[in-house]
Amino acid sequence: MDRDEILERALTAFLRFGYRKSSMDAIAQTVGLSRQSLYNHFDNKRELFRATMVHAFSTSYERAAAALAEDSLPLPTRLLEAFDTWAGEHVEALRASPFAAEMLATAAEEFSEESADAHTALRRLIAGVLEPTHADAAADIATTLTLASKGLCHTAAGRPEYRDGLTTVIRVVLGHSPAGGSKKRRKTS
Amino acid sequence: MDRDEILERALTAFLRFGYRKSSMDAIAQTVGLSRQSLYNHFDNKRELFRATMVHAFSTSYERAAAALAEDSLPLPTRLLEAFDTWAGEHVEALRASPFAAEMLATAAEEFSEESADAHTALRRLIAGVLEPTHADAAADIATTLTLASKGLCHTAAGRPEYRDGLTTVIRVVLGHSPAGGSKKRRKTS
DNA sequence: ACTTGACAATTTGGACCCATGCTGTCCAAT
DNA sequence: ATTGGACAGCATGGGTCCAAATTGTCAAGT
Repeated sequence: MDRDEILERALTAFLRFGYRKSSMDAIAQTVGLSRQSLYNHFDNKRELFRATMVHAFSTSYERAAAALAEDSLPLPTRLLEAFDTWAGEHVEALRASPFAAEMLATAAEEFSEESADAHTALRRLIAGVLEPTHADAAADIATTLTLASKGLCHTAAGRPEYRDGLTTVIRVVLGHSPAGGSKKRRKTS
Repeated sequence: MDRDEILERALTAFLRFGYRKSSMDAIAQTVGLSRQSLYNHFDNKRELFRATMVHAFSTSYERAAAALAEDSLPLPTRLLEAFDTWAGEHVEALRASPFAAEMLATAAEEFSEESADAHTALRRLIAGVLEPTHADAAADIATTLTLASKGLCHTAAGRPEYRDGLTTVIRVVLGHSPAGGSKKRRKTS
């Protein structure tokens, strides 16, 4: 079985029951392999988890990059989709299973370095896209966007709310973009 | 003894040992009253905690409002100081005591309504200040600022980093403000 | 490559008891 | 208004014990 495929299915297993409460037996069953085959591919549970997280970060990054590369779409839309594939699904996962929070927390404190690297990679990616149109403010705008996204992860009740909030943020930071979704609803609270 | 004074001292007690591990006895000792006097003022521990949090939110709000009202200072500076008094001290408290995190978490899940109210109050306050200079984008800018601030609370390692990040965000969302701290260092990562 | 079955060592979960500490309330006293 | 003492009821944490689960490894079989 393909390594990437294993890691993708392992992710769903970890998302269901978190890190601690996912036994290698249950993971193997979810993946569709025997427990020993898992040990054949990965030295131990911790290593499997790390590889799973790194792979998840990597694919999220690639999908975000793909969303940003859709030249036919306007920049705000591309940014929204990029962040949605990056973190929007996490927001949804947290609602789906209480153990997902444990998984993310474990990943954050166990592999904080890899996690931080992934975030800075995304920030640079965003900055690179912004470079042509927003000159030297690109890095600052990218920083603001990622910070607001993180804030939304702790605020939004669900994915629609995440996307809605992010739409507002993007509209603000891009500085009065003319051709945007001006019809979008906004908070009047 | 004055009610406000009790609540202020109770806050320091809660900040030291969190909610659960702060006994009414210890709180009374910190406040400078007997345990029974505390029960005279507040029905139970939960009520005392709620009042303490509400009071803390209230004073933070007032200080933020005061910072925003300093007409002599430029807008970016006023915003920075407002957010610093609002959340910057929380960031510092989290470094000072591990129990402070427990306190904030308890407050957030126990009195989520009051907490949300306080946040929307701050957002409206910010929006009101932005109204004259930034027309109808004021509400959106305020939303973006509060979201980025929350993101920084989960990202920044300390108060200086919080202020630094917020400076960047403010510069971005205010849309190329001419008279700002252009000499401030920025992330080149 | 993958599987099955088995293995020792370690971790974990639950059950239970017991001492301690805490809450919330009373009252007499100041 | 505030205090100290005293109280029942309840939650909490430590402690031990034991059964079950889990990890990581091995050998033999497809």
